Amino acid sequence: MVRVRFAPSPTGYVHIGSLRTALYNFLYAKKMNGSYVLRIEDTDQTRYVEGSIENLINCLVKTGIVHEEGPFIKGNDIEEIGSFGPYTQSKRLNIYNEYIEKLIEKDWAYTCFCSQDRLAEVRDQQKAKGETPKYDGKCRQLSKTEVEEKIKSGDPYVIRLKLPVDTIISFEDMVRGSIVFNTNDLDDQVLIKTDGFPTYHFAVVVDDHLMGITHIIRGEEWLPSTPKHVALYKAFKWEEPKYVHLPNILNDDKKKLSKRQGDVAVEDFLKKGYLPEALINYIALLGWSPDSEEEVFTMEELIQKFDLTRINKSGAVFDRNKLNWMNSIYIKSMENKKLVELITPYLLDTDIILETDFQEKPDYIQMIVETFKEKLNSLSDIVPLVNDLFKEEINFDDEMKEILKGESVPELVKVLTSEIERLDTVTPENIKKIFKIIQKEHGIKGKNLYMPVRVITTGETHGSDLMMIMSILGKEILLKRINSLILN
RNA sequence: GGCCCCAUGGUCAAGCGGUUAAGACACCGCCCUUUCACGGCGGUUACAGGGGUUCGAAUCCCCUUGGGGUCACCA
Repeated sequence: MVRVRFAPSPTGYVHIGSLRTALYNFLYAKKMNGSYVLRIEDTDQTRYVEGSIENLINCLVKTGIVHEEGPFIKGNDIEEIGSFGPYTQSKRLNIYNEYIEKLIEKDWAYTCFCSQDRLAEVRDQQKAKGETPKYDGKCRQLSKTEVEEKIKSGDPYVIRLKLPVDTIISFEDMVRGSIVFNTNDLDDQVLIKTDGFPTYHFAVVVDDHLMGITHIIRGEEWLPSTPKHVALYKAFKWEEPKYVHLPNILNDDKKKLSKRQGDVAVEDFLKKGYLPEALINYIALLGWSPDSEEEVFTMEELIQKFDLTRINKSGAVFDRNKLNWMNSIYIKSMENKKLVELITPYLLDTDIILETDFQEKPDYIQMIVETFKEKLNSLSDIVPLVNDLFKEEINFDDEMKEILKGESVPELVKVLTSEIERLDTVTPENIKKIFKIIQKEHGIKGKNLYMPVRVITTGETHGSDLMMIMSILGKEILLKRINSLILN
């Protein structure tokens, strides 16, 4: 029975890389008919951000990566479900205490009284000498009675992992193969901090074991600390899980994707109008590829196709371009009614659409969405598209001025004005009729017709379907723009 | 700097000893559309370098170079 977990710490927003880690865990669990667990790693109290657990769960649920064990949102509370709980590390302190005792008994851990100041000093000296900073092992030799006395007198202390000297520790990574370390290059990691909380390294091993986790799928930044975890499994004589270290997601500069260089928060992408399905689809393909050539997949299809052995080893640059393309595919294939629903908040962000328009002129809204649908990379793209259409000032560049100098333009303007004036409301149909009249009765057609009209009515040489655009603008604005041309 | 990981076009990537080295995004053309777009067709661009192993290396091994990660009482 496969059991995997996604174990984030509640320190704020959800990083796009975290989302991919969660996704791969989820896909693998579903593929194998196993369990996908959410665990909250909140052992650093100082980094806790209010509300981040709720935000985290919401993000996962929105993107369809839903766990079956762990914390869930119920009303205004968080409720844990599952028989391996608690799923929040700060609620498991007694468990860690119990296991650290065992470790000390086995002589795989020791109490250390070194102050942070001394540690910093040692580090600085080592760095100055060009050595790798590492705990010097001062407290390794402390006798049991010395330790007891110091504790009794109230000295603050931590518990450190007692790594064997000059020993090879190796493990198999499912995507990278055999990985070998020497303990001489490793530090005696702190396992329990002065505040009595475990560090990640200790809690992760205890919890993964107790929760029956079979596969650890996580980012490759954990690779260097994995031998410490392996040492703990050995110390406890526990069965080791399988390791799967995922390649990093990179910025354009090939460095780990970070907040400094644009959006990395899942909630930001969602806010900008990237559809959860598109985001998931794109991200699934960053570091993994199916054995077929298609690229557009539903979650269900991803589950079917997912395969740990096809995960890539090298880092992948997050390509905003391709995400845009992927998102546009999903937007175009969405039915209009659904799209109108999703895009409503963005339409309200424009300068011209009001709350009441949705009841009073649904067809008009529908027409706007239909017209711009094919031009959207994200839902928020509709805002500038609509605003630009209704811009106050129309300025012509040289190309447009050239077009307006056309021989038939004066006649075209005249007919256009009188025909539009005659209309009650402007619709694509009656604009088409007007164009027919102009073509048949005045012999103005093709580019000589469409280009000047587009330039006059929109101040652009490119854009969406002209008849739709004109209908969206409406009689009043059309005439105003045509008239202002005549005045000039 | 020590340790670890990685290396196919600008980007994502297929390839797992014998291929004209796929495909997608982006870019550039052309076609379609009496406007615009969608769409269709086509094109430019890659095995980091050097040694081996082999009849034969993008594929296996070594070295170099380059990039990344990590070295906390953070995860």
